[in-house]
Amino acid sequence: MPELPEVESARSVIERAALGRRIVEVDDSDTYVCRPHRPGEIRSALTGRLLVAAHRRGKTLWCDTGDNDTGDNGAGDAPVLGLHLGMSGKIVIAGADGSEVDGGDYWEGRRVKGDYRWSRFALTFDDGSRLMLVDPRRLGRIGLDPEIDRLGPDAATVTPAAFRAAVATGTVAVKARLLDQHAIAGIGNLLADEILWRARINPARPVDELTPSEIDRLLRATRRSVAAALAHGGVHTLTVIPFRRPGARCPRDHAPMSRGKVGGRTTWWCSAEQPVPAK
DNA sequence: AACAATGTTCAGTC
DNA sequence: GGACTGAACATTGT
Repeated sequence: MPELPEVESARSVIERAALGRRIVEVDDSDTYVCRPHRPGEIRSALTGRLLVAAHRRGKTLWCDTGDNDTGDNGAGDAPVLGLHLGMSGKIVIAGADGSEVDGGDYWEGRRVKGDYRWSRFALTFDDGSRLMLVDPRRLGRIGLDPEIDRLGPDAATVTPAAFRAAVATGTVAVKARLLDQHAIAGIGNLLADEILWRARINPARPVDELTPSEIDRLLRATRRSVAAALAHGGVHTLTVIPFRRPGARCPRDHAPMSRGKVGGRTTWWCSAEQPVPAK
């Protein structure tokens, strides 16, 4: 589910429904999701504190914590809670009575409201409300003090210079580079297909063979795709995503959609508009 | 029933 | 070091 737009939705859920209350209980018992922390480590660090801010870079979320009594507002050595939604994670806030207060507007998908069977991590606040990571596949990750510096610039705000620098090194396939979170942060498998389709560039093209004008198209397509997904409710609302299926035809020119594997992920592209260049 | 799935990391190879 | 592959994680939907 989550790529940059969905993670931004999760960030906003935390911001509007979980800041400013005291943490009275922490369930960090899932040793896989909370790795490499030992059970109780995250609980010890967070119990008694407040979430004071929710941030995002790429697909990584983190919350600053503070303490009303000491006036510590998340500066200095205050513990920072890192959250990653993995492939199937979702941030959900439940009220004191267990009813779902906020699960975000994006990717409601198949999940039924109030279904917390797959809660893998939870904070309980002093008013009885809870913040949960609901994650059936358990590929999400929770930890203290995440290393956000290792991520590339956020795809929603990357500058043209930084984008060109990130794309134009090495020889990897352009889609693999778009998916590289250390190069540019936030683009996932679906967003990458949409961006390359909009830019009319074959996903397998080596980055060192892209012309300056192609890199410009790629940048414009990235900005527009990310902005559209943020504005319209997630990556599923993008144009070419519904046509990533057998037998589909390109919504622009009706040529057959092709399928392959690039960067280790299933990749769809327009057979006519995104040709593999003849060598 | 087999297969793929919006992600990341690690081990192994060339 | 860079690029590539496969495995691992656990469950669901087609």
